[in-house]
Parts: sequence; structure tokens; C-alpha cells
Amino acid sequence: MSKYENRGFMPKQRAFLKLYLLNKIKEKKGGYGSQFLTDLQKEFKQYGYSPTHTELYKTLHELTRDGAVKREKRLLGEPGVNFQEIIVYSLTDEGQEQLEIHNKLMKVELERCIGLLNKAIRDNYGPIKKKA
Amino acid sequence: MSKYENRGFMPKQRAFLKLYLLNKIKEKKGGYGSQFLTDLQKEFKQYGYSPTHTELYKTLHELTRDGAVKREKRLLGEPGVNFQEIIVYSLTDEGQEQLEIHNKLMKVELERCIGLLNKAIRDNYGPIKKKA
DNA sequence: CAATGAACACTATGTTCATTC
DNA sequence: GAATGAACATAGTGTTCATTG
Repeated sequence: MSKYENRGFMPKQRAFLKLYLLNKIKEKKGGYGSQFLTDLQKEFKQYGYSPTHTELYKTLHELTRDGAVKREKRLLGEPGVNFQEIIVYSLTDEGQEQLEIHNKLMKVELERCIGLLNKAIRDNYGPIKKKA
Repeated sequence: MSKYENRGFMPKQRAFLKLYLLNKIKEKKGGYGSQFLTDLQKEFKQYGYSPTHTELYKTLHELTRDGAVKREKRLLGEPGVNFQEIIVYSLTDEGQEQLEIHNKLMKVELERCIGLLNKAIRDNYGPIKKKA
């Protein structure tokens, strides 16, 4: 997971989504992809951010490959009424560990970026500079 | 410049550098590329961010293409002593207008992103959630 | 038609190479 | 050798197409 420590400019969207997904999957079992997607889109709407379905699924796939989450097929809605298949996610033991690590790294990363953005505001919108 | 309003995830590095460069060029005439670069790298060091020379030059080129800045060749150091050629930048009238517009847009964008990052901290590192 | 996923495409950005004084 | 720039390469992510129940 060291690829998320990469002190660059801003955080990667993937790492950001991973943070949310790991924590959401931990909190509430039985969540599935398009549900996470619409929830997050709703949460972020007022911040002008709307993750795409592909990026969200790719994040879930990566978590699966990492062994952090496991997948189970389910049928959505009443049996016999609705046959929509979904894939629900739950945290593995390894995922629990990864979550703790990722949370820790991302906290630092988020704070670093907030610091950088705040600096930009201070530097460029600060008090009027004295002339001469 | 409407391409920087694109309500996505995080701000684009290019737009971020443009903010700094426009304001730096306005403040202090006679600045040149590699000087801006090392200054910015120093300023951002404690934030773990180190822009590359190419990205910085590309930003300057874009500002030039936009007619926001104009370029003049100069010789660095004492004449007859050092023949290093540099390119100094200064703001055009149009650049002054563009600076005001860009500043305005970027303020909103920076604040939006700070909000988003702070939300992520609240959401994922907030008070322990009650069980049941 | 909703959910999932893959294939493809593009943009932003970094790495490497080149040029000039 | 420092400053500038171009060429090339890659990563991250979005758009479109496909599949399945």
C-alpha cells in the first residue's frame, strides 16, 4: 500500500475512494457497488464531486485483489419478485488490518493536502502586500 | 479558462501553478523559470510537494500562449562574466485581467477541495460510531 | 432495465533526451 | 554546467460498449 504515500501534489482519487469504501464496508455489511456509488455521489454532491461508476468498481476490484474484502452474490429485493443480482462486500481479517494502515496513511495525506491548499490561499489571497 | 472550473475531484496541478505564477509575476518583475521553480520547490518542501521543471515550464508556455505574460531574454549575472541566458516574464494587460479571473475561480476551487478533504476526515476519523 | 464489468480513449503529468549560452 | 525546451512514456481516470439476470 506504499503506493499511496507518494508525496506528490494531491491525493489520488482511488486512494480516497478506498478510504470511504473500506470504512463503509466495515460499518455496514451487505453493501454493494451501485449502492455505494449513489450514496457517495449524494454525499459529495454539495462538494461538486461525483465519482464515476467505473472508478468505484475498479476500487472495489482492487480491494478484492488485495484480499481486503470478500464478495458474495445476492439477489436484490423479494425472492420471486425481483431477480436483480448484486454483489455484497464484507471485510476480511486482512482487510481489517489494511483498513487500519490505510486509515493511518490517508490521515497524514489528507492533512498534508489540506495544508497545501490552505497555504495557497494564504499565499495568494493574503493581506494586501505593502508596496515598496 | 473555463477548463479550470471542472468540478471534479481535486484541482489540477497546472491550474494551481498558474495561480502561483501569475501572482508571482505580478509581484516581482524579472523572475524567470528556473528561479520560480526552485522558489516553489522550497516553499512546498514541507508539504511534500515538489513540482517538476517540465510542468513549470509548460505552465509558463501556456500563460504565454494565452497572452497573459510576455517574455524577454536577459543575461544572468554580470555582463562579460556570465553568459547564461534566461527568459524573464512580466504580466500583460490581458494577463492582469486573466489573473483576476483565475484568482477568483481558484479561490472557489481551493475552498471546495479543502471542504471535501475535511469532510473525509470528519467522515472517516470522526467520533466513534455508536453500535446499534 | 439495474448492476456489473471490460475495452477503449484521453488528459494530466512525469522522465528522458536535446540544445544553447 | 545551468536554463530552457521538446519528445516520449506512463498513470490515472473517464466514456463507451458489453453482459447478465
